[in-house]
Amino acid sequence: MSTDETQARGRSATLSDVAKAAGVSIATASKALNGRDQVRAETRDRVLRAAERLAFSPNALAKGLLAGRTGTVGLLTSDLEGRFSIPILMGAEDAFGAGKVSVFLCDARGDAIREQHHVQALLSRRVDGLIVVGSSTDARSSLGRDLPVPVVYVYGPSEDPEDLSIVTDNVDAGRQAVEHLVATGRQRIAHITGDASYAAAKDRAAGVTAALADLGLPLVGDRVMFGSWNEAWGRGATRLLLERAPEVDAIVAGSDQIARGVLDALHELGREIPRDIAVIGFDNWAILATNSRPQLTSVDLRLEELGRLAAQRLFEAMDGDVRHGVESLQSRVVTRGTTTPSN
Amino acid sequence: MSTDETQARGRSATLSDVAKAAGVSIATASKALNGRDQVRAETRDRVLRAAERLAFSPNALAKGLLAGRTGTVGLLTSDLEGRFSIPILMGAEDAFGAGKVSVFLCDARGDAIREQHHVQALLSRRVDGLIVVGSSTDARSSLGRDLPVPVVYVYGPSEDPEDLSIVTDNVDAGRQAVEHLVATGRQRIAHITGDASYAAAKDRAAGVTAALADLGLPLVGDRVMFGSWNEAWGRGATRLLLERAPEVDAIVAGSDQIARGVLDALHELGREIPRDIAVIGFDNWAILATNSRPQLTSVDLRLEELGRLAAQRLFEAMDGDVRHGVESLQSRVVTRGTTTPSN
DNA sequence: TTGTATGCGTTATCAG
DNA sequence: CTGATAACGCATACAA
Repeated sequence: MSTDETQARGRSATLSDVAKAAGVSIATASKALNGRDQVRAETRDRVLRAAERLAFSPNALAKGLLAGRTGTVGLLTSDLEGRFSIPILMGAEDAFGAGKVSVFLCDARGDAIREQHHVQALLSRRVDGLIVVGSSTDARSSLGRDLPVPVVYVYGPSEDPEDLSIVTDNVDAGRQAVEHLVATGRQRIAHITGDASYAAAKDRAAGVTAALADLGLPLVGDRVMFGSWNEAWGRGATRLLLERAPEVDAIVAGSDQIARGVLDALHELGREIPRDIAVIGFDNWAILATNSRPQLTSVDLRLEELGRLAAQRLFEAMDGDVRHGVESLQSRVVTRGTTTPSN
Repeated sequence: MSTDETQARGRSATLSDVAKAAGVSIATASKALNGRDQVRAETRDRVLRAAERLAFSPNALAKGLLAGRTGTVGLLTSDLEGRFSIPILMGAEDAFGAGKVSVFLCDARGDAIREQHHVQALLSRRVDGLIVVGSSTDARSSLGRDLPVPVVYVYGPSEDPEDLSIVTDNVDAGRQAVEHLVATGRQRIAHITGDASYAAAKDRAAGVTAALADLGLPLVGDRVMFGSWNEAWGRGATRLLLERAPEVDAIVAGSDQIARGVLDALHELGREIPRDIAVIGFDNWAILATNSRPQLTSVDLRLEELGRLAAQRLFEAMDGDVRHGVESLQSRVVTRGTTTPSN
């Protein structure tokens, strides 16, 4: 498609190339291309055609230099697996609207030095704002108050209450899990979850126990079973649980991974799901939840919505409307076969 | 940390601010900060201190505008789950070396229009090169030959042989799976894999059958069992297989997901792994492979290495050393409990 | 309606 | 050794 008339290999056409080709001045070309109304229709046409012909693409660097804004936002993550970051990224992109803003994703891999480095790289490229995705729901250290652009923390909040953080309400998520189980007819509920040192484990457990207390129901097994965030713990804990409290008719698993282990052990022990016992997880991680047998009911943390809201708040902050503190989003139960008979 | 002397909220310090603060000219400040040796040590110190004090961060836009290079590379993906892209991104970042180049990740979500849009956004931001990650190992349409920057295709090759593509050799991967099983004492091997319309399925199957033929071994079950890329198919196919060919002592599963289904069915059928039957998957996806029981042996496609090589080739192309065609990387078996007794 | 000139922040070239 | 000054590509106030 590129004719001999276009740029030499590697250099793209500039506004002045277009102006020359159209036989007008740079200023006129600029006006024509930007839809300014101080230009004759015929002239505009000529410029547009020339731009088309030369495959002209305005240099965003020059534009940004002039405007002070680059239409670029940095998304800083420490989430190696991309488990959280990708949905959040997608939500943010949606909110910014195609074409207006591009998102620059950097993975710090849990390394503070690498993170600092990426912040520098992003700032030097003059991003208009920063979204920081925590690697867990635990509070993380702030990037600081003296950054030249607004920052929004997502998933895991900043330790500094002066910063703005957008998180999922994990206590409520725990409540919702219980309420769903009760609504589908369960009364003898146990809770197997991950490492107690994680806020996600503690918060969801708090929600579970609070909801049970409100409903006047016991926590089967007497206490929350904290352990590790993997299938092996789900399996082991389930065996333990069924020995100690065979009457259990529902298990709240602290994550979909743990839930997979729970399901595995239940199959092995000959329990039929959901007839004998129901299971619900957290995260609604498709690859795990939709491949289990039966498919796994799970509390969706609405990561995309988190990203969308973060982008919106960032936009507002860039316009001077700065907020502080922690903003919580409610999660949502996605019902599948492990809690309701119809798969 | 920011004193009153620094910029008004939002505006970051410029080189001229630093120069003024240090009592020198802009030119001298620039030289001092860039380690040019035409500046007195004492002067350099003064400039450096001023820059430090003002939290000066050079404007990469201005730099890029002048230099024609931005130290930025676009990574275009269609991999919603981040399954392939994140490791490839990490490999590329490693190869580029911290600080020199930043990577801009965009997710086209399998939408051609969105992809075109992202390409435009990246080009207008004057990235120095583009890495395109395919959504499968099937060949994908080329971005075209008339782009102003070099492009490297990764994971899935470009349809245009004039482009440079870096891929994993899936035929060889299939061979390696068989060779590993045979090396660990198996002789009666079957192959359960995904959708036959995928190159990944076809290529790995070709490698499996070729390796078996070379070794004079039969393909148990008589033919490759093509199906879907999920656990349910792994379970169903395994039941079918054990009915038709109970003598099977090893299964090559076309992906880790399928392998999980295979393991599940084998447990249910009372087969002990790996004593009675061995299983090997592809992808070495940690979340699946390390959480199965026993842990899953899998063929690692070396995605990070793919990213690293892509970055290197892109660098070379940016320096004018342009290559064409498809470059293949060998995969590597990661041995775990499903093929060897010691878990 | 069109063109000229200025400046965004930086580096490089050339005078002093 | 240091300091003016000219680019880089674009948008805009202002002059014609």
